Amino acid sequence: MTATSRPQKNHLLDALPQPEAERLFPFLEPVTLPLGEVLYESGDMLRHVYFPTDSIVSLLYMFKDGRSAEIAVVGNDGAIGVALFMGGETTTNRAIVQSAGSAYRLSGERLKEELGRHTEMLHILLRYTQALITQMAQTAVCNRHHSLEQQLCRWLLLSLDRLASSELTMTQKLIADMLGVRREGVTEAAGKLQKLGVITYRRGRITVVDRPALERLCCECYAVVKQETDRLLPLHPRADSSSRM
Amino acid sequence: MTATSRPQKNHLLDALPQPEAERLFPFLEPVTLPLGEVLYESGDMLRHVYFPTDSIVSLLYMFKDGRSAEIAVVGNDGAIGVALFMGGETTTNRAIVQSAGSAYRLSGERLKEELGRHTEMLHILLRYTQALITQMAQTAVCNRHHSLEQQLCRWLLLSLDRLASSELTMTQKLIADMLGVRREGVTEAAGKLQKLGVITYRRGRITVVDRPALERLCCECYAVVKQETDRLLPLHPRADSSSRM
DNA sequence: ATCTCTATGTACGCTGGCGTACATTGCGAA
DNA sequence: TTCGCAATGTACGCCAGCGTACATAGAGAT
Repeated sequence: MTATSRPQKNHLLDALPQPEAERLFPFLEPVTLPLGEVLYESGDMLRHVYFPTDSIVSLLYMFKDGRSAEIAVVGNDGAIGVALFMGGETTTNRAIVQSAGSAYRLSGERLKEELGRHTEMLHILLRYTQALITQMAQTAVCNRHHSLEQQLCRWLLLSLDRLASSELTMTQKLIADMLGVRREGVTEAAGKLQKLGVITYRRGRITVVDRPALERLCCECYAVVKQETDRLLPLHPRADSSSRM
Repeated sequence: MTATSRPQKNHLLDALPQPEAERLFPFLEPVTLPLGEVLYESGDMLRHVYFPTDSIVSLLYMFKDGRSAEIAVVGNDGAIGVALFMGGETTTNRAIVQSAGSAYRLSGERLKEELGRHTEMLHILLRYTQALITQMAQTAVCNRHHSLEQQLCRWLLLSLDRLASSELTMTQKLIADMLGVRREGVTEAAGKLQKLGVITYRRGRITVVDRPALERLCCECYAVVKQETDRLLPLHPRADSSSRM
């Protein structure tokens, strides 16, 4: 693995106009994020905004009794630490690395200085925040109405979109913690998907072999989030935008 | 009922510094919101931002099969239509009046003109948006882990905070639609709360008689949202801030 | 006063997911 | 190679909430 990838692999950084990119990129600090690393805890004062290039980060709420549930997932489509520019400085969530990889980070001070100039960066970050809101809203309603199996499909698709390959390095226990369900439930649902020929897996490794089938088995929640994210942040507004998937 | 109440009854408008308030208030249009009115549908181009003074508005996601689930609730603590200044112009939700009352609204053009000056209004709205994000996140995880009864308590407390009185005009069917559960389930949970002496109700009217008990029966989710909202938007930062409840 | 509609009460079987317990099986370390 | 641990498989009873059906009872209209 190369130590780091280009900042442009992150869609938000890629969307910056040339002058802003030239001004900001020198301040981007490349970091590698190992699986399980906690970028911040609930209540922590945020110090950086992270822009993943090929890593994936989960935003989790941790209950007092130790249980957890995922609120949203962020990859090269977005940024971690929106509370920094929303004005709160802290959040009630934990940000934990779900898929190891690299990212760039920008200090809060530098970010605010940039936003003080009221340039395109603010618009991009706000639009991304709205996409994040949509994802959180859909997570809420999906938790209410859809089956574990449907939610697993949604989760796999969300992860798949944020990875280069179709293989996820991920144990069923970890998925269970993200979804806030029993590990046994994930085992059962994953077994069913494997029997259907949609995925294959072995000890900590899941491969999606039939993505269209996965989308058919999934509830509408994935498509809603996907569509809204694409609308708010088209990858290459001036060129064709169908190349995302 | 007076036709409209003062704009300052809305916490966001109340938080504006004198010069901005004087500049903006002339453009505020008072509206009365009847129960069940839809301020906007999923996909609608937003035209106004609404600032409730004594009304309550629910943000709902409507499933294709007709079911629904609440994403967040907004009263005099906030504003409806954050997508306008986040840059999306539309959302995937429906905004529906849950408790009749009055509000002020501001046209999108006028709002953007104001925000173009980069004054306190933007900071207030962004901080409120973060509070809204917290509420949505907590809704998501509450949907995952807590019982119908606990969620009913949370819902009652959220509504109570946004009303002047301790009596809600609200049928069990409506509550069920908000929570995304069966009406019968709400009947059962409400009956239990009444037996415990926490609430009393009759045909479309619910009165909370023992709020502390309601808070004890509730899950942690209400307190998390309440605390974070108070932190992000203290009612009177310079004076005492314990007067909110 | 009666009627009608809507809100609320109750019951019953079903099922998804939970909690728990324990078996099996790969992978990495020694 | 073997050991040990972590990951996965399976089973069983339980229960909250669902879908459904129907009964009862207030509030407003005529």
